[in-house]
This record gives sequence, C-alpha cells and structure tokens, in this order.
Amino acid sequence: MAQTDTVTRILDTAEVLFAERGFAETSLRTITSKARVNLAAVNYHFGSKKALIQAVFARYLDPFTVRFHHALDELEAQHAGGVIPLEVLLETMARTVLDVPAERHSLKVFMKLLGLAYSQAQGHLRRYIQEEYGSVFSRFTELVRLATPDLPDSERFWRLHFVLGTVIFTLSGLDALRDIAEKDYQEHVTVRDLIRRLRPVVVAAMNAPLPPPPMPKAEAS
Amino acid sequence: MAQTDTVTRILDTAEVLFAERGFAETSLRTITSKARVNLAAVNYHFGSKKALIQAVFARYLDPFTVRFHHALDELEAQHAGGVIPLEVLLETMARTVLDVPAERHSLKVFMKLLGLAYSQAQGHLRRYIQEEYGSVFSRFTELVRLATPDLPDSERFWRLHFVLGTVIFTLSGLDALRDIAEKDYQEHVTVRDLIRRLRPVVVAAMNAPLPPPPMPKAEAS
DNA sequence: TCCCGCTGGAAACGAGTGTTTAAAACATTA
DNA sequence: TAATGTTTTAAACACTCGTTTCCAGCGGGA
Repeated sequence: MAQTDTVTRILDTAEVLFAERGFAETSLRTITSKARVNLAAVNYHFGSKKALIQAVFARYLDPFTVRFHHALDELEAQHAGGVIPLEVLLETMARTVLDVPAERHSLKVFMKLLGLAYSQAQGHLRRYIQEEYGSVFSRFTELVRLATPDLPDSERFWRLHFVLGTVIFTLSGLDALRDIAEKDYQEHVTVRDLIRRLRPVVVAAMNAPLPPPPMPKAEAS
Repeated sequence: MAQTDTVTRILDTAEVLFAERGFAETSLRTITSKARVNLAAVNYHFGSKKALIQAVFARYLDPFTVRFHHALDELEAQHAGGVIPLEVLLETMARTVLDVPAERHSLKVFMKLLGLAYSQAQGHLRRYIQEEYGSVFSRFTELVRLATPDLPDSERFWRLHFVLGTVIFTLSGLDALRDIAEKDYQEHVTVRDLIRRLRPVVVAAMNAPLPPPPMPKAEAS
C-alpha cells in the first residue's frame, strides 16, 4: 500500500506537470515536492527521469491498446468477412480514446502528452511509443485500407497523418484555443463538443478528391 | 560587417539547433560553440536567451507578414468589392509561406519552429507571436469569413484551427514521417509534394457538412 | 533476538545552465 | 595620434539539474 501510494502519487503529479510545462521544463524536484514525496523516490522506483516519462505514457497507452484491440475484435466479428465502414472505424477509435482517460482525471492531459511526444525532440519517447504500441496502429491502418480501396496507399498514409495532426494539435492546444473561442463566441467548449465538430471534418478530409498528379519539373530531376 | 556577421551566425546556428532539439534542450554553449562565437555574444547582442528565441522567429515572421499583407492587398484589388474565393485565399497563404524561407535554407526549419512554438509551453513565445503578428491572421480570417458566409462563426473558427493543425503538424514532423513513407512506398516526398496533397484535403475539410447540433445532457448540466 | 530485504529521507555530488563581469582588442572619429 | 565607443574574450558567478550515497525505520523469518 505504501509503495503503491508513492508510485501513483508521483505519476499523478508528473503527468499534469509534464502536460502543463513539457518534459525538460519540469524538474524532478518540482514533481516530488508537489507530490510530497522524497526526491530520491523517482530514481528509486523508476530508475531515471526518462523511465518516469515512459511510465506516465504507459499508464495511458497500455489500457488504450487492450481496449482498442478488443473493440476492433468486436468490429471484425460483427462485419464478418466484409469491410468495416470508415466512419465506424473512426468512431470506434474516437470512443476508445475518450474512454480511457475518463476513468482518471482528464482527456486533456492525455492529449497534451501526445502532442508533446510528437513535437518535443525527446527521441527516446518517440522510439518507445513506436516500438511498444506500433502494432495497434498497424492493425488499424490495415482496416482503414480495406475501407478505402480507391485511395492509393501513399495518399491514405498521408491523409491519416493529416487527420492525426488535426486531432492532436487541436486537443492538445485546447486550453489556449478555448480561451479565444469563449471570448469571441461566448460559448464554452468541451472536449466532447470538439469531437462532435471534428467528426464531419475528418470524414470529409479522408474522402476528399485526389490531388492532381505531380507536375514533373521542366528540367531534369 | 563584423557585428552583422556574429549576429547572423548566431541566428543561423540557433534556428537549426532549436528546430532539431527544442528550446530548453539547446544550450547557449552549444549554439555559440557551433557558431564559433563567444558565449557572451548572445547576451550582448540579444540580451537573453528568450530574446534570442524571439529574434529567430522574427527573422521569419517579419518578412512573412509584409509579403502576406501585400498579397492580400493585390487580391482585394483584383476582386474589388466582391468576395475572394476560399481556394484562392488558401492558395495565397500557402504560396506566401513557401516563398519566405525559400530565400534562406529551408521551409522545414520554419515549420518545425512553428510546431515547437505551439506545443512547447514557452508561454512568452506564444504571447509574443500573438501580440506581434496577430493582426495579419485577423485580416485573413475576416476574408475567410466573407468567403464562407454559410459557416457559423464558431464553426469556422474551429475549422481554421483544424487545418492549421494539419499543416503545422505534418510539415513540422515531416522528417520522421518521410522516413516511414519512403520505406513503405518507395517515393521521395518533397514539401511541395505535401502541399499538393494537402490542398484538396484542406478544402474538403472547410466545406464539410455541419455537425449535428449538440445533444443536451439528459441530466442537468 | 538477530538478521534480512525493502522503502523512505536528508544530504551531497558533479555536471551543466544562463548570466554577469572586467579587461582586452578593435574600429571610428576628432 | 589620441580618445572614443563598440565588440570580443576569458573567467567567474550563482544556480538548478538528475543522480547517488548513506543511514534510519520497517516488516517478517530464523
């Protein structure tokens, strides 16, 4: 009990501080003092700051991957043999992303962390996520491939990252944007509200007409 | 000549290091040693590290804003009195963004910096950019408003940030994505190539059907 | 009772940070 | 040439950082 308490208190404190300020800008002393835990506890329980960062992600991504795999299992069973429509796939992913952090505090923290993982250099984090959780994403993209047979492979690859960028960028920068939106339009925006607005945009983006073929340079390449 | 040389050498070195590793992860000693300049030169010429970061941005954003204002002036003159089509507005913005860093090294650095500015906490940077360059963006959004009269104001606000997220996210993470894309699809992707793919997606996203009205909660709010 | 493997706590370590200082070198003008 | 203002230099300052060390307290097994 005592051990668990210290570990989770570190994780709880670290994840919100990381989300607010970034990894390099958050010192272990800030974390441990705000968590009312000894400074050495981080290195004792996690080994290093890098390992702590990865543990913070694992606490979100591990439940996410098992839930997402289960959800895809059900989907494949329902549409046995046939293709799963794109809207259903996107909807399932959105629901899973929403469900995981709902148990804990906030989706906001999770999204901000994802945004940081992509933008902060932090090479080790990117590698860790890629190696540890790349398989779920591969399974998902394969299902998307079946759902959009008319899209060239490379085009689908890029469009998936386009919409990934939209979602992560918007949801991770939500606080700042919400301030502007509330001031200008007097409406309070929730995360679920944003997802509602995101849905038709994402679908339209995936189904957009193909771009014109690249114009070859006049000179030699 | 000597002063200019030192200042620009610092800026040239700093911008690529910042883009590669982030702001907090790049020390002044790394910058000055790689630029073969004395450590104190940064504080002498710029005053502080924060000021250096802002100067790096100003060197891109200052030319961008004057070019963009000029481009919008021409557009308004051509469509005197009438509305400028959305595609033309987006096209003009894309062209301006492409033109500015073309003179120097790379659009890649500029995009990566923009991505960092949004994701890294670095509150001072966000404020600086907002206060210094917010007016061009306001002018642009007003023109977009005229071009999309059927879109509710708040919906247009969010969609603009959706596509902003797509562009910045994709172009700032280009290197990592390009590695995957080249391995999987054996095609080398240039920035101009990405913009070509981005165009129809962005247009489709802006023109997507409106989302269903928010479902009021069953219970009281 | 002694011993043992864990966990918590205070202090220190060494490295690295941004910034400042004061003197030297340079360039410019009188 | 001499004096002036500007730029460069090396050294130090005052921290903060992640990590390590060493010891006190705790539990249960022999």
